[in-house]
Amino acid sequence: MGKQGEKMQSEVLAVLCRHRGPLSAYAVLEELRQSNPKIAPTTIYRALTALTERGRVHRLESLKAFIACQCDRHQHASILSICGDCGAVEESIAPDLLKELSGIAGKSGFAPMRHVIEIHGLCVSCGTGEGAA
Amino acid sequence: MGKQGEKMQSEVLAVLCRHRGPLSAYAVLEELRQSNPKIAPTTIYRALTALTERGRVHRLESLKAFIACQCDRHQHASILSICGDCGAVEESIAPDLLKELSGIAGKSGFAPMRHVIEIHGLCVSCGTGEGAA
DNA sequence: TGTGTTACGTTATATTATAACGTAAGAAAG
DNA sequence: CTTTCTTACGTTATAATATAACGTAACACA
Repeated sequence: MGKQGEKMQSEVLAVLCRHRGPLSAYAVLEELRQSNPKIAPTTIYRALTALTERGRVHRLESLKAFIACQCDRHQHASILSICGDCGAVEESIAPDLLKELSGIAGKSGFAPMRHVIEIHGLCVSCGTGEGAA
Repeated sequence: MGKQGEKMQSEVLAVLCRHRGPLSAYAVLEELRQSNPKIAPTTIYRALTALTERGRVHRLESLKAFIACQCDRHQHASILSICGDCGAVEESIAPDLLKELSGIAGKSGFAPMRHVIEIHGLCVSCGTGEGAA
């Protein structure tokens, strides 16, 4: 590490970590603009792309949002459970299941490279009949 | 069936079926505008939403695109394999795997309602070293 | 200190998606 | 058949998300 681009990436990551939930790229932008008003979307997207490639951040495709990786040192293919009520996101890992999934997709010769697995539903707090949040 | 909204939905579905691959909402719009220049994005999105709810169309979240459901009479939770080279999308169903997935997400009390499973990789034609386009 | 690479700043624009509101078409009841 | 209700549509406008292009500055490495 210590390469170029570290600074912006760590600032973006810090913002995502402070909020414990998903943020849109523009929400991150807003926040960083408070200390540096000149930042442009491009810069944020660059940092987010790099962080995503490094596995430090996940992109929630179905929400158009980003969240800091909740697992230590996890590189690929997490399962993201998204509460439709309070917005909480929980991350799970299941290597066996990923293998199965790859097997199913691969049965016709398909070679999997990246998995997007997002589950929308209700978290335990919201599902029991109480509005949490 | 036979309810209101059928016509627009069937036109949109027809477009998606003609192309065998994913199309953006605006691509569908372009195409339908050739016969009816006055159509607006709103209309297309309305139809796409309805079709998606009815399970006739899948939204590829990670591509911001839509594709006609390839299975007969399939309502929910397909596995979509997306070739990053030629763009082909193949649909699989694996109820067992979905149950497992729900189980994993649900281990902390999460109640799954909708699954988004998209696998990016290379299809058999593109993976063997030949550009199949 | 020179040289190459990489991310950044900046500007502009493309792409995707929704809000709001009046209207017209179709369904259901009388 | 006509009234009434619902629902999707047309229309306008705009919001939200994302990328292109290009010059520059910072850093790495020799």
